[in-house]
Amino acid sequence: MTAPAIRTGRAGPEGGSRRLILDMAARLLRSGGYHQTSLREIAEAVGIRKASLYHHFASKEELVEAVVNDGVRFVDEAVAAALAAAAQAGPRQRLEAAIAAHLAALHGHGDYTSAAIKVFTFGSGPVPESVRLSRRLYEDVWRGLLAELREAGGIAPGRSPEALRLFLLGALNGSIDWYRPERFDIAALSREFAALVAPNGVDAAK
Amino acid sequence: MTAPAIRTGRAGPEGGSRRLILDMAARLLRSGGYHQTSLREIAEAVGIRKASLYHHFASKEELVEAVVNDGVRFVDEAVAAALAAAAQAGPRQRLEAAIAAHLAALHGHGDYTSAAIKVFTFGSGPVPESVRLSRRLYEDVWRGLLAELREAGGIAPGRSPEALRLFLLGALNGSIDWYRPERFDIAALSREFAALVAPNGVDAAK
DNA sequence: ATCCCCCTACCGTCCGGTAGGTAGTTGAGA
DNA sequence: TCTCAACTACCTACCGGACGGTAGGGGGAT
Repeated sequence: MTAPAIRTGRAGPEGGSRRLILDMAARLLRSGGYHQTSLREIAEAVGIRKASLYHHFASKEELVEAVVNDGVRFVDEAVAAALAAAAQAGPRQRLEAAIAAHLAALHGHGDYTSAAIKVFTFGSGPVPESVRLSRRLYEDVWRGLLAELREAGGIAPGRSPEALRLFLLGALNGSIDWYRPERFDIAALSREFAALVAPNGVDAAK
Repeated sequence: MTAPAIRTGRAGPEGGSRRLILDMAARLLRSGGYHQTSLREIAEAVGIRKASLYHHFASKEELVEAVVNDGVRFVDEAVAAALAAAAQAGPRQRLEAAIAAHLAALHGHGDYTSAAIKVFTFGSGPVPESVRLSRRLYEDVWRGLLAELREAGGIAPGRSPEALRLFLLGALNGSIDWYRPERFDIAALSREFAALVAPNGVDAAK
């Protein structure tokens, strides 16, 4: 046996019930945050009883932690993929691609990333170590991107790259509050945001 | 009788107990948000029983609404005062002064403004009408400021003023997450912020 | 005498979490 | 091939505690 997958007893021949729980939890966390979202709500959305959740997760905090880590992972992978696809472009276009990928992860179909932002931005409680780690790794992507842009001369000389990063991520995540798909276009927004960070078009480099 | 002030029975010769409740509520809301902050906590911080809060406010929502409205009012007044003091300056310096006033209101001694941001940013529940109104009025200050800057030629021609405003306010409020008084200087941050929005120094106008 | 401010005591509801049981599925051994 | 223990996934029922909110009383100031 090559252990094809984890077998399940009840939920169909496929064992996707953990993912289903995470999906519903992400949706509810996205719109309600940590304290407004109860395990009963999540269980009801999944179609099981609250106690059954404890078969998959040891506590509410562990469930939420799983959702949040997935959310950070998703946006991280999306941005990494966008940067890989734009490997040949200049740093300014790479910045714009990364911004677009971040916005798409926030406002696309998945609820994970926005749930992650909602739960741990303006954070109330202590942040779990695993979340802190994955967030820091994601921040490093932006640090690297801005350093690259700076070396290429795409940032005005006086600006602090760290302040720039904090501004940019804050503004990007703040879009949760005002972004509506019918009123804004992610590509156009990305162009606006990138133009703010790197005003002069430095993209001659191949 | 010229009605010098509201009289109180118990809380000293001055009737400041409503303000005290609001102060403590603001402090707790700032660090815990709406759902994590309980009326018992607030009452305990004030030094009274939970039921006594209902002598001053009809419900938790009404109490929070009062805190939030004060928070928006404070930052509004602070920014208006800063703009009045910089009435003779150019639009670029006026922008920087407004940014500094906003940051000072967020991170200064009062907890009201950060409580307001915390409660109604990434908002879960419906926003009361009074809060929506005062927030819209405050947003108009920035709309006017950016329009003024645009007319003076301080904004790059392609940029959308509305996107600029959303970016700026989002980045400003996001500073709640990372600002530490010992690590950042509000004046320096304001210069960074203003330089992003209006990169070229347009301030020749008197 | 009245009013203001705060009190004690209590309400129903919901919370996260636990105890213990019951089907369906699996794989090994006779 | 049949049996059976082990395991998985889920269930009902319950726990103590915290929540927002209410009822009604007391005591000091005017």
